[in-house]
Amino acid sequence: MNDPVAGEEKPARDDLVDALVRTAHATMAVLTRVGAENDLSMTQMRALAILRGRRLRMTALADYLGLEKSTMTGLVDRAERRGLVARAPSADDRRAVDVLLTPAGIELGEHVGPRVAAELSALTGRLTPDERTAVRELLERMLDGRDE
Amino acid sequence: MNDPVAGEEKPARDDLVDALVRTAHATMAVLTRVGAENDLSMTQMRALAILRGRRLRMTALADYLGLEKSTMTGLVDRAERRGLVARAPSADDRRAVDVLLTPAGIELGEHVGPRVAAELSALTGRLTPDERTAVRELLERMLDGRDE
DNA sequence: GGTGATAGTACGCAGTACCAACCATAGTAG
DNA sequence: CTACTATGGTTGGTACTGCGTACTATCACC
Repeated sequence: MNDPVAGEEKPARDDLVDALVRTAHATMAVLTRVGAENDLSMTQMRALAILRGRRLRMTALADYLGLEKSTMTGLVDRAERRGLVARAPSADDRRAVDVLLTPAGIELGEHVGPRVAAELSALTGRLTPDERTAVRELLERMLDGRDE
Repeated sequence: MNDPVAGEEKPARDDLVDALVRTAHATMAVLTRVGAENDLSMTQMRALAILRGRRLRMTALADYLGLEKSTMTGLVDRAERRGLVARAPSADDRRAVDVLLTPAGIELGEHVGPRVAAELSALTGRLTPDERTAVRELLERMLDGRDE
């Protein structure tokens, strides 16, 4: 990665949409960078976060990630090869496979989380506590309004 | 992409960081989806946006995108093959290659932009005009605080 | 006019993600 | 209890992304 935070086009277009897209890019750049420092792709990081404290079937994990189940096979394969997750047969369905974090996976997840938070503070640190609360609430309102 | 808006982990962690990451994912999901509808990856979409109205060298474009120049070759190759951009020799440096949008590229860019805005309105639509202004300003303050 | 820097490209590698096809098991109908 | 259909995962093939390491052509300078 060259300069992960580069690439701001359309300097001063009107809308909220623009701010949203630029924020998303900046945030993703941070995630990508922190991930790369730990040899994790963003998808892998998400999977680690999602698997925190639970055990999910391949399909369920695919749904959370918004990916095809066929994509999961490779993703879990690689993570398993690295010792971050493990596959286990599901109790109630012999076709199904559960995925769960190994101790190494848990540890890495617990290392990466705070790193992301710390790096993102570089962005959020410019705001006052009140403003931080305000953005958070507004963003959450936006997110909650989604799925109809 | 299956369900581009899925994947919300850590339901109610404390921080702004969380809201930021979730917003980024949701936004990126929209971008990815709209891009896919037009056979554009997110990187290609960004490139189209960056090239709007200007003509950039490979290296300059790489810097904007935060990518290695070796990555650009393939990216521009594919876009060129699709007739979206063209390469042209640079006026003042015979080593350099300028990249610019073709009419088709311009047209596609002008089609995709509004589509993105429309789709993202599904997110922002939940806010009142005042709130929209507030988030925009706060996000912009965060973004401006970056590069030291 | 030689030397080191810079602009792009070529090539090989690994990862991501898709689709279509495929087994195995489940669930349901008859 | 068999037959049919649906579901869970994997396999194999394709395309794209992005990196690092060469390599060529040009530039800039002294």
